[in-house]
Amino acid sequence: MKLGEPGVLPNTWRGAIGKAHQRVNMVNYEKSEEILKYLKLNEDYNKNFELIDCYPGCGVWSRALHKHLEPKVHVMLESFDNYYSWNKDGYNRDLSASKVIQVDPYKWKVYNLLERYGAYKPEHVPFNQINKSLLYTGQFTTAQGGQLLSQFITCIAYRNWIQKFGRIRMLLWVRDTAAFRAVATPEEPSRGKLSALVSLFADIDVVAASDSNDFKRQDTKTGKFLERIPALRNAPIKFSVDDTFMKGPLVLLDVKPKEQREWESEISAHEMEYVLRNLFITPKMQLRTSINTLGAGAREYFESRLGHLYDKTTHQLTPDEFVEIFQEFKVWPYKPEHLFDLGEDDLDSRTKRDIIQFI
Amino acid sequence: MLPLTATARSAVTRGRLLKSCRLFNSKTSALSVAGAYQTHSPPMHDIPEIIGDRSPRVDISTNSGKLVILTDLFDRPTEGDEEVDAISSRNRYIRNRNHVASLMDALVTSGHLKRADIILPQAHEILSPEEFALVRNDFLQMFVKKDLEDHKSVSYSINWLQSSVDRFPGIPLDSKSYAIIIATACRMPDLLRGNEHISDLMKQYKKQGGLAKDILQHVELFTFRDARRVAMNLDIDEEDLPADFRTDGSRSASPEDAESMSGSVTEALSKMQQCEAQDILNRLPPDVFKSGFDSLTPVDSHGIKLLRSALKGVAASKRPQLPVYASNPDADASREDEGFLHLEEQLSLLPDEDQTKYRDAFESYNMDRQLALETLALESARERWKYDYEQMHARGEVRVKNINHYLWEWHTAMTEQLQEELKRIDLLLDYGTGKPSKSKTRGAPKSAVTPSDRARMRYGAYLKLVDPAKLSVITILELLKMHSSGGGGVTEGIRTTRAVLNLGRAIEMEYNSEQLLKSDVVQTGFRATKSMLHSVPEFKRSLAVAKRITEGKNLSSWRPEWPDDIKAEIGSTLISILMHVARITVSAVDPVTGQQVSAIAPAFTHTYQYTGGLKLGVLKLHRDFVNKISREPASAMLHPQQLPMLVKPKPWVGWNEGAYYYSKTALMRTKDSAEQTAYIKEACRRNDLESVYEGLDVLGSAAWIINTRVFEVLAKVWNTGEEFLEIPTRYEGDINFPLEPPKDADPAVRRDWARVCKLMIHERRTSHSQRCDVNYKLEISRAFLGERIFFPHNIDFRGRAYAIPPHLNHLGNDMCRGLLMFWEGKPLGERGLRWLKIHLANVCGYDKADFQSRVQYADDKIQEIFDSADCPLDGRRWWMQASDPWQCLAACFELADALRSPDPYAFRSRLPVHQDGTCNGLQHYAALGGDIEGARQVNLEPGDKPQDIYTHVASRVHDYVKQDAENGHEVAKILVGKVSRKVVKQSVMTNVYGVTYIGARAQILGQLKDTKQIDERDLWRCAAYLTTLVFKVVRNLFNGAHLIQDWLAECAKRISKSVPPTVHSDLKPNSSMTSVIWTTPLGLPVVQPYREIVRKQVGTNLQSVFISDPYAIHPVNSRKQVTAFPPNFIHSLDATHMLLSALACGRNGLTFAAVHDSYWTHAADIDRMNAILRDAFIKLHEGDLVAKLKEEFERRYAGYMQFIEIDNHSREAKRITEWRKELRTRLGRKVTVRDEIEEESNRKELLNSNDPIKRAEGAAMMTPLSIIGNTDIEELKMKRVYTTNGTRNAVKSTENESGEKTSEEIIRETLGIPDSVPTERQETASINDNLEASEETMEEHSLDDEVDEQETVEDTDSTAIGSNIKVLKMRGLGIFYPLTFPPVPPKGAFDVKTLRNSLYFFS
DNA sequence: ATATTCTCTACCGACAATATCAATAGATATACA
DNA sequence: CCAATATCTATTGATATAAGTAATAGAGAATAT
Repeated sequence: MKLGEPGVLPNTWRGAIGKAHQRVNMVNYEKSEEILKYLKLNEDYNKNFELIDCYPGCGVWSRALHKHLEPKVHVMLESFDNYYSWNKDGYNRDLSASKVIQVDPYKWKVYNLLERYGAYKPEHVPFNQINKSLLYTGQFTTAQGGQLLSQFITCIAYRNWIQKFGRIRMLLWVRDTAAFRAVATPEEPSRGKLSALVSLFADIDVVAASDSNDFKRQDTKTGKFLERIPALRNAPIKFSVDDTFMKGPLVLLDVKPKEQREWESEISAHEMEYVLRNLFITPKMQLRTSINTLGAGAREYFESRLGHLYDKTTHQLTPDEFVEIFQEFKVWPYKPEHLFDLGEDDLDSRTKRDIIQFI
Repeated sequence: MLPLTATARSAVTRGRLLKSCRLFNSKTSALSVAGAYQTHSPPMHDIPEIIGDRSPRVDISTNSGKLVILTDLFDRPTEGDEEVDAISSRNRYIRNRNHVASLMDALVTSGHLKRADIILPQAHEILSPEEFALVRNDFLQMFVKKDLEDHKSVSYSINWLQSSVDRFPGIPLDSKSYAIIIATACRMPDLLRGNEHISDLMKQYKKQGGLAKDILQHVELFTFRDARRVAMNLDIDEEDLPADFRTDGSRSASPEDAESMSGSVTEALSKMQQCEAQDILNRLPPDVFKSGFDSLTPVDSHGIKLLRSALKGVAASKRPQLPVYASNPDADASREDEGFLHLEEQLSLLPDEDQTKYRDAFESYNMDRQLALETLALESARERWKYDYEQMHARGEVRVKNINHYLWEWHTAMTEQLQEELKRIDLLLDYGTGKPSKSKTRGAPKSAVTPSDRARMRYGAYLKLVDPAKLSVITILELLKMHSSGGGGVTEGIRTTRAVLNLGRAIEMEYNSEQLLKSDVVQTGFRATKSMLHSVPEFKRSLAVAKRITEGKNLSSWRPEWPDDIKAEIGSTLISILMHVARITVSAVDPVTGQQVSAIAPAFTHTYQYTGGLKLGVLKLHRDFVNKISREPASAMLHPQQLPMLVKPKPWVGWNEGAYYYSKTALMRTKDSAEQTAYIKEACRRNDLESVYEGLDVLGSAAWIINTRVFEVLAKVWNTGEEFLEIPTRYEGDINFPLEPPKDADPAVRRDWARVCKLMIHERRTSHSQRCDVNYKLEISRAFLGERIFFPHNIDFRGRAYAIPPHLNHLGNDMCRGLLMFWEGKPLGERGLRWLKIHLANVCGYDKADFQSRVQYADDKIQEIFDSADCPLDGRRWWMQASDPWQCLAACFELADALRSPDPYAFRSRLPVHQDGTCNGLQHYAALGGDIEGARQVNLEPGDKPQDIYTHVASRVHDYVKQDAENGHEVAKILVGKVSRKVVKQSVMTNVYGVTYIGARAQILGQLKDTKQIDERDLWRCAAYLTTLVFKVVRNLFNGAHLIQDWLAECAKRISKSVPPTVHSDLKPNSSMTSVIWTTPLGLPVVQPYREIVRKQVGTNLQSVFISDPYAIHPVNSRKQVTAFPPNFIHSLDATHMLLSALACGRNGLTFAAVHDSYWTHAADIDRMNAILRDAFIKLHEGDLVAKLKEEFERRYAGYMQFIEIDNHSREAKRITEWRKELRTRLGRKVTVRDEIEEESNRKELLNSNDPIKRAEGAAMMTPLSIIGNTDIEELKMKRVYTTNGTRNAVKSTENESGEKTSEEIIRETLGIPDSVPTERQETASINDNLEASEETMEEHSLDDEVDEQETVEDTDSTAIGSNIKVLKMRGLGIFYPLTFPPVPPKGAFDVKTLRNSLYFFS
């Protein structure tokens, strides 16, 4: 059974989908199996684990995953009506130990509730090993996918959200536009704050990606990163647009959180975010210059401590070097009184009052 | 040459002010957008005389044939672009005429002639021949001066001149070019060579066809003696000499005199001016104090002292101020502060002669001080810093530096650094180019010129125009000012863009002021000459010079505005230098050792913020310094530009002539819109704005004084540092943030924590800003205590008047208003006392009752009033509960004084008493529409007591609510009894401004929330429901107003989507260039500036900034044009009303001040003012303004084409479609808008031709218009089709979770968990718990209500007006059709004259 | 040419995103110690 | 002196950036089909 062909999913969906129409879905079952085989997931995850499966959408990936690994709990979170019933009462109705819940996995609160009500009950596993009792996957293929990816990575840094249970591996379907930011290494053109954070806290692999040739001829910009970014271009597994519903560029990322290192306990992720955010504003400037955005007098103060890095640009800094900077920043007596980014504060008086009351 | 403007001014005595101003005549420069305007002359509307027999006629007829219509605005940019392209130079940073002209000016003025010479060819290409001739002469003048200095000869100049003819073909040397060199040749030490040069040049000039006498016409260049010499040398007849150089027998100038005049006229005259100043100094005090005004002495006559003490500069006799305000100034100071006022009061006891003498002396004295204030304030600030610095060092207190100490350090360091910078710039400008350097590599040499050096070559010349020390002071003051006045939308710090541009602008202003001052020297010199050299011919000559220079100034020294990118570069350079040198000592706790450590840190930091994912550059001031600022008084941080004035502002005479004497101020605050500027200049040129000028002059001539007692109370309160009324607490130390949640806390928790923290920062920052603001206000008040001050005014683009000095003026908040009262006192009289009481009631918020009750109110509260007046802070503090507490306090003082004086009626009251329009916007609408019901609601119709529209709307809304509630409407039930005036007020008010349903609902929601009477979960529905009701009620009540509003909007829509008859560039189909323009009854052209903003990045020292090119004209933002037009039109009317009233008040001798729709005068004059303002309103509205507006539109947009859609099934539409196809094949390409319009204009041309063949040809021609022919266009137009129920939302919004169920519901359901709430809920104990809990309960509730809502909403159609009737829009065939306007809505029966008897119209 | 989606939501006083890179056009020196 | 070219620079236009979407509803403009 192959979805995406006319008739399998009613065409009327297109008009009725609303925002969900942006969601690109993997709908080739065989391809999904191929990917799963390549990942050799069954070595780590066999039956005795729980699967959180966001935006199953057409449900093909979910089905393949389920069949391949047979999780003891398979929670599908699907907010969109049609997709929801498609999975619940249709295509995936027969999956054992599965629940399709019509909630939006975009919302943090959902996870709290799911945990509270025991939809999944993962073990807490120490941070020296991957937590194999829980696997997280989802098709975050709307424009917000990038945001979610970014936040998921941040969650690894904080070890909060589902990452509080241990190092939870995540298989994330995202668009090329989201993927390419996450996979860059130092000195690569797309190196930025996100990829720096990724390289500090996770091992990330591009498992599969759309074939860039499918997007070449279009004059639109869609999918051009598939071509431009080597990591995507050289993905181990390629698939065609015809393998997707809503025909868009798609990338599967395999995110494995790194083990917890000693320095993590000293440094607040809040500080790391601050440092990264500010340094990456001028990625091509030498640290000598860019470090000044960290606060008044930063250059002079850090000269003696980080001077050996001053000739490097932010763009060139390696994870270890970032850690070095974090550590020095941590003990800087003159750091700014707060590290918040005050942008986007159109707080009107009402909200203000509410929050003030709350304090 | 135009006749002098402003000569026909009214009887307002301006004495010498006026005289001097006439010299500043406004001339539209030849370079402004050429005014190819059309003048039609429809019948004049005969407007009867306005107000009072003393009033000369004021023409308020809009359409009396004097519309300013500029049609060629759009041509220029196109041409300009082509020119720029033609230059094809790598140095293309010279982009436009403004740029090249200002750059030339800068280079020439700063003496970098070599560089200027390099730029000159580009100027030649970009500028018009006239412009270039001016620029070249400026260059020449400096060149020849240098030539003479360096070589004692002018031969280089002559060579240059010769070559110039070849270099710049098409631009012949004019008489001035020759005059410049000849005049200089006269000063060559080698007289013989000089004479040779002179005759050579003369010959050459004659060969060119010039007349010798033309050369001598440039009297400003020649001294008397030189002119004679030239004349003699060349055998010029006496008769051919300009009158100024003729010897007509009275010549008695000694050679010494003449000698003293040689050299630059300016220098000589400036010498004289000094003489005069000295003379004044010597002469003045005895004159002034003759009649025993000894108490004047402490404020000496040398303006600077006042300035210093005023700005807290050095007063040698005074000890440095403690860092707090002396809340009770010592007796001496107090006497000094009040000095002028007491004197003024006692003046009446003196003989007339002495009074006049005193007054003259006082004016003259203040004039001097005004000069000092405007020109020396920067030095004064610097002196103050220095003084503090030295004092601290003398006392050895250098451990804790105060602000001024730092500022002095920064200043000295910065000045030094700047000098380095300027040296480098000198080198670059003089040798940076044309010096080939060698290199081994192929290609261009790796020159030593770095990118930053290249930047220096761009902005360097500008930087050199102002003294480094001044640059530094301005930089510091400007940054501090911006820091305290909120950084432009950023919570912390200042937007870099704003900072660099403002600073650049400040430097430019300073330069312009200096230049102005230089030319003014000539004028003052003229005055001196007058008194000193009566019989000398030199005097006559100098008169001519002064006249020539001042008149010519506008022409010859076209001092073009510096381009924004230059401003940005200058600003950023200065800021980077300051950032580099400005350091402070900071201390902190080392997080490792726990020790207190301290270090030197930069005071300013450059960082970035992300807003919505976009970067935003921000400059931050170190928090330790910020704390200092909020602790110490603003003392020497006062920005000296645009302070209140000590003398009556210079009367307005031109678009940038008026207000301050020594700096240019724009009449209109334009929004970087070339169009606006062009129109205002043109209107000024045509003397259309006399009435506007005069109105503003009246506002500016209101003399004010600081209310000392209010000031004292305020100062006392301020010093406590505690919260008081709107003054927030003084915070110090770090913000006490809530504890950061544990690392593994939920992201939502973390987000909420961050929000709370950010909010606290925001709060802190806001209160700091507010305190700074109060600080500035206090400081200005303090500086001007006891002084007679004036607020010069200018207008916004709609004509509304604003006081120019920021911070403290009567348009400010309650506190500002409380601090100010009129300088002049007027005996109250019986009516005055009554009005005073009413005023008191008004400021207490008791303003909705009839007058008698308000008087009664004041009488009833008399004990409280006395108590407040006697012990404002230690008593019962009754005044603090007033709605305008500070003004209430002032009123208490005044009333108490009056009542306690022996004869209250004779009490000279200074308190301004207000008369406010009751919902002024609606008043105008009602008058426009002749809307009887509306007129009654806003007190246009006489009544026993004031109508309060807000209360009325509230009660009508409430009626509906009750009715609906009875019918079982659930939401209505909730709201019964809760619809207060306050809830609806804002929305009713903003309705005039075209608030949308969404906006109004948000307002009502906020108000409802404030009442706290309504459950959170119901708020939204209630607000939505109420909003529809309010809209309904308001629309019913002011139906006439809304018809007009709609009509205005429709006109704006058509205009903003229309295209002019001649389209010069291919437009994108949907972009039009036409903005809505109209003329107010006073002749002010109003141009709506809303256009698409196009900004570019410009690199600067700090960062790249994003700025727009103000000279580019972009497509209009038609949406904004439409939505803003109705309110803007109404505001242009209320502005007119105000200015008319001001005019009349001025002419009737009343002191008049206004805050848009609140008119102020002395209590005693309120009755007269009331009559005047009513008359003015009647006169304004007597004609049918809407009809006139339509007429104007029809004339202004005659020939414009509008884009309309016609029914595409019509016969005409089909034919047009075919015609277009045809045209397409004919042209062989796509048909553009331009093609079609060209076709049409071709047809018109043919039709209008005299040649019958052509006419026939035209008649035979087919265009869409000919196809439509006489068919009624209204018939063809697409009709709006109304259908019930839009299908639009039916499909939408399925992405949401099904129904309104909460996530929790769904999860429980899906997981099959029973509804019983599990007990393990407390597991996440953190700050989040509360939040989450409340969120959940909210959702549960909304779930409960859901069923009800669906039912009720469905079947209550009584309120849902039109909500399920949707306009179904169908696309028609778009064609261009001559722009027409809909018929004006019929006018109602209300006669505006009846308001003459309406007591509460303004009250 | 028609349908869908995107945007914006009250006026004025009081305008503002930035870093980096690729492509391109224009200028200028080149062959010596 | 010229021509050709290599190299350098300024200018312009494109693109990415951060990271909760708390809600509401209707018109008009922009963009996609």
